[in-house]
Amino acid sequence: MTADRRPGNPGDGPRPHSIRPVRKADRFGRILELLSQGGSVAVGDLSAELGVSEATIRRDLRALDEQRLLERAYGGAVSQGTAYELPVRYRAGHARAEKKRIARAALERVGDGEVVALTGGTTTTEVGRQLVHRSGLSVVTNALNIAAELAVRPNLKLIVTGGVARSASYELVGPLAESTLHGINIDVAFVGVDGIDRDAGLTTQNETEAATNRVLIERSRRVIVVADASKLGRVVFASICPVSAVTELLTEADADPAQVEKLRAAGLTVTTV
Amino acid sequence: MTADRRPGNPGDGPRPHSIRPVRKADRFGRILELLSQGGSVAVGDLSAELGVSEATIRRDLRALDEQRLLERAYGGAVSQGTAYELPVRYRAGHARAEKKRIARAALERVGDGEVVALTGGTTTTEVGRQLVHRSGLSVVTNALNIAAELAVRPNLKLIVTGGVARSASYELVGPLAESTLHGINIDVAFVGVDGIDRDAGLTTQNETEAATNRVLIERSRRVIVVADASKLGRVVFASICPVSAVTELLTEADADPAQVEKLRAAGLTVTTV
DNA sequence: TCAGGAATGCTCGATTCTGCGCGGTTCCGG
DNA sequence: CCGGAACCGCGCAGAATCGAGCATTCCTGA
Repeated sequence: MTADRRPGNPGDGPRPHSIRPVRKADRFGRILELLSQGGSVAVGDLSAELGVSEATIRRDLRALDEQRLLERAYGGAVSQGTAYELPVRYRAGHARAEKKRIARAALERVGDGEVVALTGGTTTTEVGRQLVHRSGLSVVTNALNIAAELAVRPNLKLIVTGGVARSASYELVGPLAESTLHGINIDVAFVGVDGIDRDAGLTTQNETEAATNRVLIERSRRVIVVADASKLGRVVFASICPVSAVTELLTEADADPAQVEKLRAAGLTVTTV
Repeated sequence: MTADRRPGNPGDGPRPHSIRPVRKADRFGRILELLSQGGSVAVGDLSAELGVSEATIRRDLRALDEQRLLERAYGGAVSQGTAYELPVRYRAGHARAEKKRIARAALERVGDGEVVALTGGTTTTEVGRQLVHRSGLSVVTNALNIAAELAVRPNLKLIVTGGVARSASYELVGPLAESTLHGINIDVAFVGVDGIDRDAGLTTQNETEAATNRVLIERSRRVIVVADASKLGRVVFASICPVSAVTELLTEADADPAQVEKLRAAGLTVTTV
């Protein structure tokens, strides 16, 4: 099977066939992603999945092991830390057209010179990327990945909350984050959630994250939830706040009409883009 | 030959198709757009896509890398924040080996389970990279770049101070940062400075940064300054604290002996590596 | 019209990545 | 306890990629 070095097998990864990924740099991300999903990976499987020889996979695993990003095991590797829930990881590189549309709509809700807050999440990250096209804004965030992206932009003021970093979501949470937020007044907050439901309100996987997001919402005059269609009607572990605390919901055009109607009936403004 | 001012080659170029080359200003935007779609881009594909040579693409990528808008990788580039250290920075040049030696010496000054603080700076960033080889540590930092690198490490606890981000140095500073630090007790702080002098003490270019670093030092039981040889005897604008507040100075072996002697005479422990 | 600077393409030696084979090590069933 | 099979690390060689220097082309302003 040495001849077939193409990764494109029927039914394998969701490869956008427009641009070929950078071989080595991309493999590292894929390996870590697969690892966070399954908890362990095998050399043979990675070789088949990524279309490179097993020798190369071993070299990759050794490099990642030296960086303490995984732990080498006979025949493959196992995940290093114990904490893994949702591999939010960088797969946001998919920057789907939907999220971008939502982000652009979000931009229209921001007035000149306002103080904007962003929680963690792939959709809010996209909102952050769009914000760089505006000037004179202040951006408050507890998401490290958003902060890192916006730090280089001199045209907006970036305020980062303190706190303990959660490696799964890149969010800064905990009492330190909340006390930072207490000294801040926010005009409009864009909130990413794992679920929004008429009765259960906004929910997310982690209870500490929920508490921090709750404080952020309390400090904001307007609260806009950005969520793709899969989040509507969904309820997960930790409760953030009821929908009555939300000003508006921005979601995709192909969201379930029944769910949209339920939320509207509860008095929430729902906009689909 | 005034009539034939046609400099362009109508079609004799070695180009496969009649693609109009994309000029420089547009290329940057296109590259970043493709990067945001796929998470990574290859030099060869960009060359074909934009109708310019690979050499030009490499020059573009280097420029974008210097602006921190992407990260260069072998064979192409990946979007910022997703690189895993391995592609060694050539930006730091030869100085990196020196910084690495200092960082390794710094590692020996950290006990198991201690709370370590890092201010901003290239040397402290290198210390942060070395810290991942230890487990059970807590790391406090006000440097966004360090936080972003350590956020993916599950083997240590990362605490980020709040504050306003300075785009020049990636540091979080201001009253928010200082109030975050007031709730924290630090075992050992590694401090990067722009100058250290027997009489003027520790100095840095920005006064807000100096104030924040001063608070961080006050909260630390041990204070270790990490600085390359060029910083010794140097005095810049903003004062952080006197040398009496410092536990130890870690610097290069080829530091000016006269400066080292002056600092030692003032009672400071100076170690060269 | 002309000159100079910026941008681009090309060549070349050096570096990095990758696949393959070899010998040693680890795992597993009997 | 033992033998086969799978797995590992290492070194080598070919291929891909890189950075730098130089020639050519394009652009701008005097």
